[in-house]
Amino acid sequence: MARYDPSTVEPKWRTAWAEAGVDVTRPDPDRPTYYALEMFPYPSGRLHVGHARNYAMGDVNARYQRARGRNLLHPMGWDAFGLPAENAAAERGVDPRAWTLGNIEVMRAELQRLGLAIDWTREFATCDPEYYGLQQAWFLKLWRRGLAYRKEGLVNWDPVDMTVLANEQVIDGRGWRSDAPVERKKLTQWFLRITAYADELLDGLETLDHWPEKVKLMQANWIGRSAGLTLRFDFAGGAPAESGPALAVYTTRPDTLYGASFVAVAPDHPLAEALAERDPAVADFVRRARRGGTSEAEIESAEKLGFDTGIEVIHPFDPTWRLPVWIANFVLMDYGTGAIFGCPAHDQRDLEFARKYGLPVTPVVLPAGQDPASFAIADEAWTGPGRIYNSKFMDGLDIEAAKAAAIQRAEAANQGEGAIVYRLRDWGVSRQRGWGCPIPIIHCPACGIVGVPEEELPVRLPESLDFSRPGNPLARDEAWKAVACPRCGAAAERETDTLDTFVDSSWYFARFPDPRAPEPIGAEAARWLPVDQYIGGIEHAVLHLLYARFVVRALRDEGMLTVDEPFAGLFTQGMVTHETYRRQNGEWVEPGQVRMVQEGSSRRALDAATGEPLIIGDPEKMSKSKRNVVAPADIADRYGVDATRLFVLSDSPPDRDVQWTTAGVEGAWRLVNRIWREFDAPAAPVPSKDGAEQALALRRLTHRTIKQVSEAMDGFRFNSAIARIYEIVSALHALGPGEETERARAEALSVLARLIAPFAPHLAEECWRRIGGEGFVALAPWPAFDPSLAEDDEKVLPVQIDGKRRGEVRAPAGASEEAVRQLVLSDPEIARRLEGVTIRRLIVVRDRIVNLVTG
RNA sequence: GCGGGCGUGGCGGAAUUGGCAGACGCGCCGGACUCAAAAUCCGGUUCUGGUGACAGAGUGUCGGUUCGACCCCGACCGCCCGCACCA
Repeated sequence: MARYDPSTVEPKWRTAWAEAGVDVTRPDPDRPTYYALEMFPYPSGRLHVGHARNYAMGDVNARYQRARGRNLLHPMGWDAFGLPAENAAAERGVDPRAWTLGNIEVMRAELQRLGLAIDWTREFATCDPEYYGLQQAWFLKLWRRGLAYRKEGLVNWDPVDMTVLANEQVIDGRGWRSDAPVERKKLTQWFLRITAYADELLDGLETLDHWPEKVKLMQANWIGRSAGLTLRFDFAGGAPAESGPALAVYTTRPDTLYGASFVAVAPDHPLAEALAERDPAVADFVRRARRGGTSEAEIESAEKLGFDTGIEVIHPFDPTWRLPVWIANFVLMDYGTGAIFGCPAHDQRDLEFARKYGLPVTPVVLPAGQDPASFAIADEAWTGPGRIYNSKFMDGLDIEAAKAAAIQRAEAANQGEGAIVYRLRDWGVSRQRGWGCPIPIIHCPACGIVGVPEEELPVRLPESLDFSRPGNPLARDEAWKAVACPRCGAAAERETDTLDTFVDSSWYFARFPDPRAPEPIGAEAARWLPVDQYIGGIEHAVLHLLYARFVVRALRDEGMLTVDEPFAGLFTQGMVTHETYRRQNGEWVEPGQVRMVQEGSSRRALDAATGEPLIIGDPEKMSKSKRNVVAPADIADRYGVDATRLFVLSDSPPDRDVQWTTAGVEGAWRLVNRIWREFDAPAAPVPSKDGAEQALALRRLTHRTIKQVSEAMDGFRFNSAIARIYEIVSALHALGPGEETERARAEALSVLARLIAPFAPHLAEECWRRIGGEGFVALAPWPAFDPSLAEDDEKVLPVQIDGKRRGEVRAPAGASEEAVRQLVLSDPEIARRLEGVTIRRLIVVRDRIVNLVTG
């Protein structure tokens, strides 16, 4: 009996699969397609355990679906543009392209070592000129249709990464990569008009039945549709001429218009800017109001600041009513119209502002049970339900009816229109970076903005990029920039901004079906899209996953795609965490340098070299700074790839975090060996005297296991699937010898090899070969179960008396209520307990339970 | 503040139509094998009382619905996540 040696078995099978082309996808009209995809990695250098779990999970599902008869597409590529390459270039003087391609080599080998059923013939990287050239081609199409445009505006500036960020990339007022506080800057930038699809992106969420509710909710909130009224307040005097005759205000509470006490505009509002130009006091206020940060703490503590412009507007429903116009720091220019009307009684922010500046507070919504004569607002605005009062034509209406009435009145008087407003803003895609996809645009002094002609694509990056100085190397590469205008031939300049790398990842999945097609998305895409199952981290809930949904729609409207949604199914996997260890002085210590000591039921951590006691911290996401990173390659060296795969999937449900522990991997390693022993030299510790009975029991377990594992696989409950595998392995181990048992054993082993194949493909192949299985188990069909064996033909029914378990009876499966009743009442143990009590009810739940209710 | 999720043994977690709570793994305890250790194997392991058969309690807390609740309803407590001066 040979000990299972992954270091020889695993490479052997990977070579065999590669030589046979097992994982290469070929067209097969007889089988339904299945497109399995995991979010492609950024080639940072080495594979992380988090990657290993993500790809193992995707691979388990992909292999399972293939075994179930689907024609599988399971490709891999590289999200290869991005800042780490530039940072490496700046710090170590390496070429970002060489650095990236080198990392890809290393990581491809690491991924391949995981034994993933991936069709590597389709691989590409987003930094391949072929790929980004095609991206430039569709960018130009979008530009011609007005879906890509340039505008000047306030943008999020990351002072550390020295680039602009999209709103989705600002987390808590900080850059998503650099964690530096984001500044506001006025720049001319490229945008993609995602807002044109706001409605469709929101409504489309309802069609995504196989997406987590959480992600759909996050996207819905991010899009943030609200219905209200855009209302014009005519100026009564004092407004600059260029501001026009009226000020537009957006509100979702037109029912409270009679509670208005002021109008306020954002510091960036054109009116405020016009006033600032002629009045230094206004200019000074605007400067102060803009200074406030955007982080949580700053907003919470931010004081309401206002400046009374002296301008007055006329209330749209009452020509005699004048309202003052203020500039206020809490009004946002990029939501609605950048101007509000303040109703302090029913809006907390307006109330704080009114109290500070002595503006009137008039309630117009009366909560139920309040007396209109005495109801007053103190420190808290009333935002709940009630009846409208103090409001002329709306008096007596509820809030919803009053909103409708106000909108109707405003529209009839040509004072405004009902309007839908979104929180979502257009996607700023300009990045002042050198290692990215160049925006294929030429700036001509005569012709203005000119697109690069399609036949000149791709606009390639220069051969070498100089990152020795901060800032965008393209912007100072005069030779690269200089170009003749394609329209008039005059000397012109290339656009030096590159596209946000989230553009690169917003369509790569549509390229894999036809990865060498001359057009961006080849004809094969129609056969495979949408992706059946997409797997990745929750952190992309409103980034990548929203951008991809938008780009697919934009390309569809270009006639390049036929689907509305990129990903029919989505699964967000949890992180891999690890305990942290630190010295008394606070220094972090790597797990490899820690020796764990068990004392009874408590654990202590010691420095392996010095014996110094260490502080054990909570499990956290693996990070270099906390030094709690474990490299999957190191684990695979010790325990093999299959044990590594089994462990990352066995300990927690896939959508939850899993804590990496050495004990856990060792458990998976034990399982690998236990399985192998059953195939290699089945133990027979129990003398078999009841062979037929044992054989039947094993057959029942085998078929029940197929059923349960299949159900668990379908529901992505891989941890439960592995638990069922443990059970059948234990049963095999306890099986005695004999003719009948050996037949049952052969069946169980054949099933077991196929059930473990998605999780531990190398071990499964070796086992399959050992029992003389035909071909590769990787291509073997998933076992089917016999329903008559998967269900027991005799059930043990617990018998409860008044809800407490007091015994059990054995009844044939499906036994009638009457039959079970007879069994229960004739059971001596139950009868003994029922002496002297009356049975009020006897409830029989078929095949489940019996409950006796006594009086 | 708004929205959402989650609270089950020492630990990770099962219990996917309201029907035996704690599957499976880890850890721990005891035993076998061994000169010894590792590995492996066998048994035990929710808590309390009892040598034991057994009895009682038990899924964050309190209450409700039900013959029956980890599961449904209400209130509360705690933790996690997303958004956030969005009019």
